[in-house]
Amino acid sequence: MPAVAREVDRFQQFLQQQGLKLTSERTALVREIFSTHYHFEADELLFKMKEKSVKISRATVYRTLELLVKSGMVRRVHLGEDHYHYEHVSGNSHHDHLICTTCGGVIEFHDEEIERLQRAICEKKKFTPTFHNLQILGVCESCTRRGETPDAPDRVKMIQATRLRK
Amino acid sequence: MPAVAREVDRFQQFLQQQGLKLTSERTALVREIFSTHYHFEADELLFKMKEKSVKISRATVYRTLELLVKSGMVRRVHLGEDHYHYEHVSGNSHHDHLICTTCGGVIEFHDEEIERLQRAICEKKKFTPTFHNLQILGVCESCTRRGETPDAPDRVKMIQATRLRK
DNA sequence: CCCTAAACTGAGACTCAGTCTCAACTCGTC
DNA sequence: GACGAGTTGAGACTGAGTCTCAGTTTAGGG
Repeated sequence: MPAVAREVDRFQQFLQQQGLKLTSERTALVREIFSTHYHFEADELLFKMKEKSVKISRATVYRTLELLVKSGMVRRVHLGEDHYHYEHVSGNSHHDHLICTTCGGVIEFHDEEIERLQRAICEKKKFTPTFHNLQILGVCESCTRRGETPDAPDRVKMIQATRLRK
Repeated sequence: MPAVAREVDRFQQFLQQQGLKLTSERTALVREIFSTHYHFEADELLFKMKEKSVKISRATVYRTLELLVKSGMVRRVHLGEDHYHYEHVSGNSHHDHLICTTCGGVIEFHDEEIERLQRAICEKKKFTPTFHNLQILGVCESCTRRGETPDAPDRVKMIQATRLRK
């Protein structure tokens, strides 16, 4: 899997620059993150590693995520109304999110015109932007078709059931 | 202060509709919220009530905030990268936020063109939006002038020092 | 190839926002 | 004024995330 190896390399380079070390734990985490797609939570990651019998502590997971965020390889996002989610930033550049409050699904989008207007506003307010975050909450196409009402807790419960602490 | 009284009234009406009761605690909280401006945290509110020697428990503060959110009088927002913040929705309609990562200041803005583009995207993706949330993080004008670098922890520490638990 | 300093790790204690429980206490309606 | 539904406070609890510290690993100079 050359794509994943390239990411490990990228991280390695970042670490070296900072005088930090590439450990087996960090490698394993980067591999896991970049071989799955889209968004994940810290606890999910912890759980997956445990599933694979790779022993990595909660602290290390959080520490590694912090480093990945610093390196720009991973982004921290608020999806919906909860704790943090993370998403990896491989080739795929900036995008924003449509979040379905029924099924929890996430649709990414990018609109250069919106970006441009945001820059214009910052200029007008003499504000120097470093990052932004646009989420639109609502109901996705397939949930609308199934006549779902917003706020179905099913998926949330499912996720919680698979979560394993300690 | 007729404006605040009007808000209490509005809440009263909402409660009645739901078969709920207006208590002295709820009145006190609504008064506090609508007499201060802009954004606040749940703990801040708790602390302010304690300062005024109005005895209201943590649980009641959270419960009342939930009701206010349901009634549409208060909105829950993510400002920066932390826990929840709340803002009241009196006359002032929807807006988004520029958040200064140096001083913690918040500038509100509204741009109808951005709103329109968002609706267009939802339509294209057949997504039914219910709410959205746009934050732009960066450095505000006065912090830029003071040559501040992002991420000054001063204000955060200050807030934490004034916070009082239990 | 080995040594060493600096960096890293895991276990678990800790924090902090937010939720839950339950007995005691209102509110508002009859 | 009495009653039942709704509300409250105290404090236990939860869950995400952070911190600590003793023991372990890495990298790179010799």
